[in-house]
Order: sequence, then C-alpha cells, then structure tokens
Amino acid sequence: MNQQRGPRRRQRRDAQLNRAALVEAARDVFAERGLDAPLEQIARQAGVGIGTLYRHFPTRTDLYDELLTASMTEHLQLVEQALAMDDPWDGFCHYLVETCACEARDRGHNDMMSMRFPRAKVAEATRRRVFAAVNRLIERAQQSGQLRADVTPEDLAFVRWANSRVLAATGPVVPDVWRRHLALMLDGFRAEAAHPLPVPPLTPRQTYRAMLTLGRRVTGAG
Amino acid sequence: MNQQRGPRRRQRRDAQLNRAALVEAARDVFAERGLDAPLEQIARQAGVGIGTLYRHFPTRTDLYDELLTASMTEHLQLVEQALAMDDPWDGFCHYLVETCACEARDRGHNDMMSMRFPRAKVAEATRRRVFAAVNRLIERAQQSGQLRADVTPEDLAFVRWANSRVLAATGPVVPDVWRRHLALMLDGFRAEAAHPLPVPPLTPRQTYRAMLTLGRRVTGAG
DNA sequence: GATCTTCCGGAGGGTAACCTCCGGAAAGAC
DNA sequence: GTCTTTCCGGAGGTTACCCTCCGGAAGATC
Repeated sequence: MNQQRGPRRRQRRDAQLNRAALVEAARDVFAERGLDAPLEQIARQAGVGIGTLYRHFPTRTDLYDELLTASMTEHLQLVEQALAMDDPWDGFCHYLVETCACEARDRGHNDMMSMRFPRAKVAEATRRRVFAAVNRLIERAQQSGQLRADVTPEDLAFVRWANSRVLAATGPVVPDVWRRHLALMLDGFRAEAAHPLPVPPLTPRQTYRAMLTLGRRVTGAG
Repeated sequence: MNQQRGPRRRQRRDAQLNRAALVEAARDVFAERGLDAPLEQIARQAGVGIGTLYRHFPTRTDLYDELLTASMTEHLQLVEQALAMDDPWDGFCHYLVETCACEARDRGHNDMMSMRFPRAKVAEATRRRVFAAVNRLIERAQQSGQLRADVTPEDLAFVRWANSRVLAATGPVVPDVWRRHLALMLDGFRAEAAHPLPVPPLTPRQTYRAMLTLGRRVTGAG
C-alpha cells in the first residue's frame, strides 16, 4: 500500500516483514481495545521497536488507513449479501444485524466504520459501492412497504453509534444483549410503526462531520 | 455533606466557601466536558489550589457523589411530571424526551445517570422513588396497550446509552438531531410495532454492572 | 567478503493528567 | 494582640502516553 514505485527501489526484506507484522498486530490490538489503543502495545505485540512502527506509519492515521480497506471490503460483502436476500425487509435487517455483530467482535472495525468511514479516500471505489448498495437496500425495502418511508441512509448511522455505546456498556457483561437493543430499533424502522419524526435527517455532510467529531476524542464520554 | 458531627468542631468559614465554590465549578466543568474532565480545571475555575480540591474531595468519586443527589432529584421530578400526564404513552415519551434533553444540555448529568446511578447509596431514598415511579410509568403504558408488553425498565437504559453516543457524535454539529434518533427508538417501543425480541432483557444486576463498566473508562471508544 | 545503503531499537525528551506533602497564611479563641 | 488550630497553595514526584533521533546492525550488491 505504501510501496513506492518508480525510481525508488523495493524495500528490504526485513522491512517488509516488519511492516506486515505491524499491520497484523494493529488489527489485533485495535480489535481488542479500540482505535485509541497505545501504539507502543502494537509495536510490542509485533515484536518490533516503537521507532520501527513510526517509520512505517508516521501517523496513527496511516495505520488506520492501512486497515480501513479491509474493513471496508468486509462491509461491502455484508451489504451485497443482504441485497441478495429475497425479502427486502429481511435483507435490511440482516445487513444491520451483521454489521453490529461485526462491531461486537471487533472494536477496531467498529470505530473504523463509525469514525473513519468518511476519510476513506483510500478505498474510494469500495466506499462508493457500499453507498450505492445501501441505497438500493433501503429503497427496495421502502418500495415493498416494509421500511418506513421517512428514513434516509444517514439514519443508519444512528444505529451504528447507538450500538457502539450499548456494546461498550454491556459487551463485557452480557455479550449478546446488543441484539435486543437492535431489535427494538429495527421495530422502530418498520413502516407499520411510523409516526412523524420531529427533526429532518442528517445531511451527508453533517454525518461526515459527526463522524469526525467522534473521531476527535475517541474515548469521549457523554 | 462532609461536615463532621460530634466531637469535631465546625469547618472554618473559608473552608466552607471553598467547598461551595468547588462544587459549583465541578457542576459547570462536568456539564461541559463530562465526568472525566481534568480536576485541575475544576480547581482553577473555583479559584482554588489543586491541593484544596483534594483535601475536600480525596477522590473524584466524592465529587460525583456530591452532585449525584442533585441530578437524581432533577430526574425524579421528570418522572413524576411524566406520571402526572393523562395519556400513559405521552407520559412515557415525555419522560424519555426530557431525560435525553437534559443529557443534551449537561454532559455531567448524562454521565452521572448512565454510569453512576447504581452507586447512589448517597441518595438512596430518591433512587427508590425514581425506580418506583418509572415502574409505574411503564406499567400503565403497557396496560393501556400502547407500550409493548415485552419491555422492562432495564430496556430504558438502552435509550440513555444510545442517546449519549448520538449526542457525542452529533451534538456539536446538529444540536437537535438526537430527537430524531429518539423518535425512531420510541416507535420501536410501541405495541403496534412489536415483534418478538431475540434476547431476554438485562437483569437489574446486569444493568448495574454494565453501568460500572461504562464508568471504568468513560471515554472508551468502540 | 567488502562496501554501501537501508533499517532497526530503544533511550530520552515532551505533555498532560494524576496525587502528595509541607511551609506558611489565615481564622478563631481567649 | 497573641496563640493555637485549621486550612491553603502549588511545587514536584509519578504514570502513561506521545514522538524523535542516531549509533550501530543487518540486508543488498558486486
């Protein structure tokens, strides 16, 4: 991903190995402790000095970007899998349930998609496909009369944010109870339950900024 | 609250004033930055040395406890206000909306109720009244056939947790959009929308532990 | 296997919070 | 006004993370 092309020669073998070890360690550590995990732990787990980490990834962000592509691809698979389902509502639910399940088992992936998704110039193509697929997923569920007509793709961000907090609270205690919260939310998305919403949806731009806000202080309470 | 009785004499006047200033500063700072705000900022804002803060409140927790009573009382008023409403569903909604509004304007209060509520031996009496009132609020909304029958008081914790995360993301960007998320959730609580929930509710004890978990690392991402 | 280039490791300095400790100032008692 | 008791302030030690820097080790090349 960072391999210089053109005039510059290939990396030395040991450098390549270290880089790979770092990426793998980052995946593990982020999965366990979230994106604000100490970089030193990643270096240690990769069996590498902290200096080496910083040489390969001058910024924490560079490390995120390295992993973002993978998270994004995984996410795309979920949407497409959901789109392949016959019943539009089932597809819609499947997408959200699997997304949340994914977050439940990998905090890094969670933070990644709820805070860094917008930054994904890295994986621009994939990102567009995700957008398109989610739009289709929503549209067809609305057209079938099962999903309420007044929700937009941006409203799904609520689900991710909410789930992430519920997970933080209950994950260590009752690993599966997020499913209950999600089921309640999903019932709120049904057309049969729809009552007028008091406030217009977030615009894409606002959602973008909200994600960046979250990313600023990951660990923020409140 | 900390005034020693019995053999010990009353505090010196300046000590009393400092204590009051600290409490007030704590309220302000926590409201703005959440319960994990730096204590040094509180001391500064109170116009007092950090040593003085620690003498009066040896632990961060002691400071929380000082404020918890007030938050709790405020909360109790909300529930009772909601119970006074004629329509059970309106009362139920009113309670949650006002609770969330309260959190929107005071992050400290928010953290307090979603993380420290269980610790409230301090305000045991008030706490019991809150519990009782919330139970009644739920029961009567269920009996009127408006609130789904399969929710328990513990499910309301989901709402608080979710709201707190939505606020963290969107608060600085679109101050009012939490109302949209809440409205969606509320529609999910309607009897008309009810579909079977996949997982049993949290027990009170699990809810307790979940709150402590949140309190452990306030700022936790994920 | 000599030479040149790249890369590594971790010591070390910086920052931001934590909390303790004690010399001296202020309040209250007489 | 003096003396005793209580209280204050903030310097400074501690921790946990950040990131930089450079002597020397290890690959690559011939």
